[in-house]
Amino acid sequence: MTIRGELAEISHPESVTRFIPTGAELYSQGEVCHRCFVLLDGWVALSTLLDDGSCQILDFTAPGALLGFQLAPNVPMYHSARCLTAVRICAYPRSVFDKLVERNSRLAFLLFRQASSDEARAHDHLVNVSLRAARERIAHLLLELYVKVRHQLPIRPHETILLPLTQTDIGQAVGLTGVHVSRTLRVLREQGIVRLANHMLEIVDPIAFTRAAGLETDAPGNRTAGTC
Amino acid sequence: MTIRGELAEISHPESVTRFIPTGAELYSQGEVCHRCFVLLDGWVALSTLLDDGSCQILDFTAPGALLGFQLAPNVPMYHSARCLTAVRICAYPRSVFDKLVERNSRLAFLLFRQASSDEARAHDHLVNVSLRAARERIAHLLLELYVKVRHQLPIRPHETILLPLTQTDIGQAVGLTGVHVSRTLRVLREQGIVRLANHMLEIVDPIAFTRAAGLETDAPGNRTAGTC
DNA sequence: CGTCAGTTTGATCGTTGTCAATCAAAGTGG
DNA sequence: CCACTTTGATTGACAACGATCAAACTGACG
Repeated sequence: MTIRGELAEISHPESVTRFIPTGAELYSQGEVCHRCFVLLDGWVALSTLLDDGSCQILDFTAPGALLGFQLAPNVPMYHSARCLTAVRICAYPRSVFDKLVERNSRLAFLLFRQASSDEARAHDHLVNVSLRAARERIAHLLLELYVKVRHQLPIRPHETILLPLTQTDIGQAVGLTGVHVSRTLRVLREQGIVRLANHMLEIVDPIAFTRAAGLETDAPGNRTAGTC
Repeated sequence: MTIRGELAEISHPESVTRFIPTGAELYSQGEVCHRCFVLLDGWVALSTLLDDGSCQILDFTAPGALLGFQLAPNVPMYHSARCLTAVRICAYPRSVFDKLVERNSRLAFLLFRQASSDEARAHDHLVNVSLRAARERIAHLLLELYVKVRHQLPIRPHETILLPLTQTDIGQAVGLTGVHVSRTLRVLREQGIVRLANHMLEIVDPIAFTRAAGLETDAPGNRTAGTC
């Protein structure tokens, strides 16, 4: 069961399905968010802005995710949610949602499930940004997004997905400048590994690609657990 | 109410309180974890090891945290939990814990609460590693740890806490080499900001310190929410 | 007293950021 | 339909931050 499904069953009269245009923000960092949103369709980026103007994209969300729900109500959001494409969402007033969670223990568990997988993904991003070089970082992000769309690793050559990200977006997600993302993508393109243009991502060589992303694909389950 | 409290009320016969020595691992990356642990006392580091041997510390846990619980049972852990000090824990067999969660909806909500704050902290670490320079990164981590111990920002000069981390640990947490951590700590020491030695952290100048950590302390609530 | 883990310091190298100019594509308004 | 602006991508030259390698040093502990 999904969060969306659980909420749909209740089909609360105060819930509203809406369309949001590209570039708009569902909520902004620093403001209290009085609604939460279930993303039905489109791409949303969650990002944090620092005082010096630099920006970190924390995550890209796929349809089905719950957005704008922070544990403590009436506390300013620590990040913004910006629509990368036109987006369809279902909005619930925070007060209504709180009551639903209180009454419905299955919903509490689903929230835990999402928070838990969000946490694991955040850890993955941390490892990516902290430990890998530019080429691997970018490949890793692209692979993550590919899997998010297709629900499986790329297998055949030249498989393609729609990916509405600018190179600056990619840079803000993996901690590089747009300039360096451009350089690195050129290398990956010239090596016949991936090609990113006009919002299309083409995995030219899946094996080289997953290798570049830092996934050892030789034999599954061969992780050594050595001391750290 | 805390997770520990909720579990204590149940006081299940199969739960066991134990002591674990410094350096031991509660569980290791790559292995399936059949117990979960409530940390009662001591410091534990969660870390991920990459195939090339590099290591990222994901988080440092404070007493009260639940460790070793992954959503899907019988799936290998993606990180290890290593004791930085001698540690006191209470262990619950995973099967028992699962049943408790099923029956107790308050517990599910507490799990959500922990996962949610873990996620926020992971995002904070991501921003730290991705956007800040060495000096700020280290200061930010030390401030986070200070607050974790003292439950408040440092105010008076020369306040001191116990901090059982090696400089290599710090490096693995913020994505720097131990060598560079040493250099950077020297600068912070020479500037009269912080002093770290023999597992003691002394905040010499709290104002300069919080500034170095990237917290703008001038006036609270002045965050501009500008587009990103 | 010797060993070992952890820290410190120096020299050098490489990856990535910064600054700047150019270019292409897509809007936008006359 | 055509200037004009805007946004994003590309490339080059150069600087800087942090990694790497190596050596010496410290303190704890057997």
